[in-house]
Amino acid sequence: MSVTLKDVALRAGVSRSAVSRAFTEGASVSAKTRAKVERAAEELGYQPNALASSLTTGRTKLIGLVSNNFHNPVFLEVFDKCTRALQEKGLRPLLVNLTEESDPTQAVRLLRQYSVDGVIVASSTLPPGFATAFRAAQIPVVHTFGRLCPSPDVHVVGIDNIDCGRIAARELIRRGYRKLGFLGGPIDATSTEDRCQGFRQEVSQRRGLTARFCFAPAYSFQAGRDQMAALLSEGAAEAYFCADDVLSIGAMAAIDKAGLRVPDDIGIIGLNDMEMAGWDSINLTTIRQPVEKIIKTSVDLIVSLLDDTARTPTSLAHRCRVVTRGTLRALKP
Amino acid sequence: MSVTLKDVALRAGVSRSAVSRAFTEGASVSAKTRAKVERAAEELGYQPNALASSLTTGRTKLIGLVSNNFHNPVFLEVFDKCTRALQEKGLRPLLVNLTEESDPTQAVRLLRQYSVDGVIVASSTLPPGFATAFRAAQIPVVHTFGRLCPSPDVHVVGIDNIDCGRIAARELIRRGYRKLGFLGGPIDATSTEDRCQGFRQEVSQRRGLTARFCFAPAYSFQAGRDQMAALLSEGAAEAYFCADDVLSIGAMAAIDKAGLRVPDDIGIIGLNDMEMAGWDSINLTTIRQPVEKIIKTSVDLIVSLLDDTARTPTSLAHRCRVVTRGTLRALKP
DNA sequence: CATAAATTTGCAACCGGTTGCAAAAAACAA
DNA sequence: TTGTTTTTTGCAACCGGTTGCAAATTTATG
Repeated sequence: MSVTLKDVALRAGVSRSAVSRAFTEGASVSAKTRAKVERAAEELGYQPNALASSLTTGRTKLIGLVSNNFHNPVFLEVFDKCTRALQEKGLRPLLVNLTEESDPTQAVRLLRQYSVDGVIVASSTLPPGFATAFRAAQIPVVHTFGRLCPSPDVHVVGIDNIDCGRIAARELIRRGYRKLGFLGGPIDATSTEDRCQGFRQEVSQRRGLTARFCFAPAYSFQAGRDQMAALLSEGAAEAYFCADDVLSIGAMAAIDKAGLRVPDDIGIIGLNDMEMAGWDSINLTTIRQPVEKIIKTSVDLIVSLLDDTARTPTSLAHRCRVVTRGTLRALKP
Repeated sequence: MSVTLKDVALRAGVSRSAVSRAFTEGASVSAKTRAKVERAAEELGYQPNALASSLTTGRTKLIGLVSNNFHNPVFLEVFDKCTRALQEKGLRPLLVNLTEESDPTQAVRLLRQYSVDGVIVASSTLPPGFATAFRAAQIPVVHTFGRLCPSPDVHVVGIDNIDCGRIAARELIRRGYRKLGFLGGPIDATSTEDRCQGFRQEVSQRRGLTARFCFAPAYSFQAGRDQMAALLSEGAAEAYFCADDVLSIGAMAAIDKAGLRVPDDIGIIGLNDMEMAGWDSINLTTIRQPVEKIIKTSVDLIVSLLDDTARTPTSLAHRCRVVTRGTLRALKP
């Protein structure tokens, strides 16, 4: 069927080891042998079998890319950045779609069967125990967009969601809003919990403010719209921190439908700054999460973990900042 | 390090073959041995190594998922559907991001090294020769969203883009537009070529119509906006068929910015019907491409190709239909 | 109960590579 | 030239599984 080491060896008139060495960086081969081998390989169209070699080297160069979020457009950016960063390092992403699955057992088993060298768990909604399961199975793992924590069980790269909650609250307050609202995603998502907590903290430190909290079942357009529709019918706040851009867009749709206007009647600030937040028809004021940097850090980290498996887990937080567009009212002069 | 077949065999007091057979569907093992093996495996936490077994079985259950489109939100749906469909069949997607790469050689080499069982090329902009390169390398391949053709070189699953062009033209004409425009993506993308051709054909069959054609450098918001801005400055048509939803949204942004309104001043019909086309703030009339079905067909096809490599390539076209929303003017009563 | 047929089992070779080790070849020194 | 050191090479064992085959066991038959 396919051309193997043996075929090349035969054709080049050398041993199998010689061929193997000719294809191994820094191995001991004379220039002459290498030339012979390369010639024969060329003629036969030989490609070394990465999986066979992984058997002895213990490295597959496969990295599990695990996510449960295939609906939020920001994750397309994540996949794009992530696959490219991995490819640049000579690693191959094995994609695992966790939709409708929150138990790590399956995923761990699967990725162990394929002997992945490491795993990137990209999700802000999975519980911390998820990534931990990989570590328990001796697989290097980075939890990207996970919850920060001073001494985490696994490496975490992401943003300080609590701080984002505070930033959002401050931004709303700064613009003179007094009746505030928080519209989160799934109530048990770590990112929503933290953003909520920070928001609440900041609000409770000031006087004369009210804040109400509610949660949508998903970080999705529909969920945001439905939730906001419900809020409007029971009397809404002056401005909302929606814990995600897509959620914000959904919320704005409901506001529009109710005959109200953003930002004149209700202010909105989102989180993520995905590409379409900047589209003219959306023009969302939001908190920018530096996705590119986060991914780059994650990939660099997983690469370094391949050689140094035992490294003590750390949390790496990236700064977020407000991107001002058109969904909050202007500052009082 | 990790638990192997030998360890289990030792513990269960049977031969390695017995263990292998206990883990192989339909192999010849007695219930008693199987029980012993399963017990031992359980106790040791044994997982068979899929890659090692692939060496002898010749099957890795890896499927290359190749795309060059990590910017169009519709592809998030594609990746979601595709990974899920593959997972359901017990296959694992190995993701290859082709951005900034249009030469198949690299990708073919990579996927050959990893002995993928098959490849799904998901792109409407790659030239047909791309998928062909996999076939030439003896790898079963399906070109999803590729160009249809009566007797193609590789299996193609997608839509009849020429027909979509006609459908779009008919829809515009039906609504009384007479000065028509076509706004395509990259001029050398097969999908754009075909949509353009169909549109042109349909227009040329009628009297009293004019049509102008132009092309954006990418299927992206920016490209659509810039292109439409240019069109507006030189006098635009009454209605446009934008060969993609994101392109449409960009075009609408430009129209809005110019102080014109959709559909009152200019009509727009897109193509894809990605999720956000239905969002209230966008509300795009568009031609729906049945992504879910297309993916399902593609995966089923690649699965069947695994057993029957030599099957003659076919084109499978899925029907598209207009989804009427708010970006074309009402029908004349 | 003996014997034939069917089932289960282990041996050993193999899948496509890598690698430690000792022998062979080449390069260097005297 | 010979002896020594360095480099290159092939052998053979191994990575973690699978599988054809013959032997061993179990089950069925008379």
